[in-house]
Amino acid sequence: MEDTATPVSPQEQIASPRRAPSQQRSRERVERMLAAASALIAEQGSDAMRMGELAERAGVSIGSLYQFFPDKRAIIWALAERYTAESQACISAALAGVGDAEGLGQAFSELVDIYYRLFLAEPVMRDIWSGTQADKALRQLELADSRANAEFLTAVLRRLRPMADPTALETTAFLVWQMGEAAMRLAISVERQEGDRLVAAYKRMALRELLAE
Amino acid sequence: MEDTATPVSPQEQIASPRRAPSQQRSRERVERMLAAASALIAEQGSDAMRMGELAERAGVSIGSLYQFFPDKRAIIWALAERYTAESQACISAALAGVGDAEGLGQAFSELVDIYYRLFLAEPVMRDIWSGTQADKALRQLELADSRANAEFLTAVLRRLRPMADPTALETTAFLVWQMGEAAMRLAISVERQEGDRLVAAYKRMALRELLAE
DNA sequence: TGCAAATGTGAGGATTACTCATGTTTGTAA
DNA sequence: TTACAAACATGAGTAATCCTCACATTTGCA
Repeated sequence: MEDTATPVSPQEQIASPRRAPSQQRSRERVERMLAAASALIAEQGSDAMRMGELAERAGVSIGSLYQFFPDKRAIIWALAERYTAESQACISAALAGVGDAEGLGQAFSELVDIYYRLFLAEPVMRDIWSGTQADKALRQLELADSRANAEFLTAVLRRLRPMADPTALETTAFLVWQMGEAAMRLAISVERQEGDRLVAAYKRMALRELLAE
Repeated sequence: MEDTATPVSPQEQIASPRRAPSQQRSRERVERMLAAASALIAEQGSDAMRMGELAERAGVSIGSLYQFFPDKRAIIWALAERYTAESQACISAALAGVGDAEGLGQAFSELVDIYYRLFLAEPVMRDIWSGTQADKALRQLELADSRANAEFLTAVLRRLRPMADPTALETTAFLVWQMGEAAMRLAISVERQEGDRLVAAYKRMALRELLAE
């Protein structure tokens, strides 16, 4: 059950929907399409990826691509959705057991490191989340994902500071999380050494905020 | 004297350079092009802006557009450059006189408010800085601008904490500034009320960091 | 076995950024 | 004033690309 119940519905005007593959054959072909897209994005970036090239690489015709994806962005979106699903599970696990301030510090610090390494190592992820600002649908997906992740953080904060205003905690968690994603994007677009410093600084800043009061 | 004649330095691989307008007539026409671009971006966003439409709106031919701008992105870049020049002056002025922690708190808080209002009110600025991630040249411009702005902050911090490690102060200032831009982008893409809360939370978080130690 | 639904195909339609051959205007030097 | 080179203006045409659609093939099932 990949498709989790997420109603990640067609957010904005994400072109007309397409048939979902119902036969074994077509399901495999869709997988090949996504794999090829992933490879091409890693090699050249999603902007430079051509639909013709993608079709060839996947061993299907142009028409087949559009049988299952309404447009080019939808393919990227599908890849993005997989990443978010994966990382949400990871984040949920990391934060679930946190019971005190020290535990939060430990877990959060590790989470940041994991994310940073992931960003450095995964060209596809980097490419996708870079284009995030320009594409309405992707931006919505990222916001939804970020809210979900922030929710795990909020839960921890509520446990640590039960008397605090819930809305304030939520705002803090969401902001800290978004700042983290921004810090990652920044860190990977400068020299490695400076990037490391920036990530470390973000970590301090975020923890100061999370553990404050 | 707008510095229109700028050789719009080719940042990355920003297509072949074009002639700079040297006659009065062409300088006026370039102004009309930029004004039309600004209007169209405000109305529909830079992605939806068509070169043909832009030419018509500016009262020039397609060819004339390309006489002075190597490509579509360069037009947006030119607009962006003006915004950065303007805002840098404003920021420099706001931070120049800061002498103590309280002054910094005051000045920084006002700066954030000004930026937030600007983002809310200026669709062109919003559009341009949204596409910032996707466009190499724009991203570089934004990073350079952000560094320059952060430098003003760094100067203040050095005055307040002369014993601190200069590199650390620089990193802090740059990070805080970039987080601010990210917070703005986030704030304007959610409900107004939540946006306000997020900006307020960012302000607290940034000040806590800037005034720490 | 027959047939409807699902799937596969790729030449061509539609859009759009950008070029270039050609014509016009401007500043200036004789 | 005139001549002329350089700057400027033009817009039909080119190239690149996403996506459609009419038609062919395959699959699951009664």
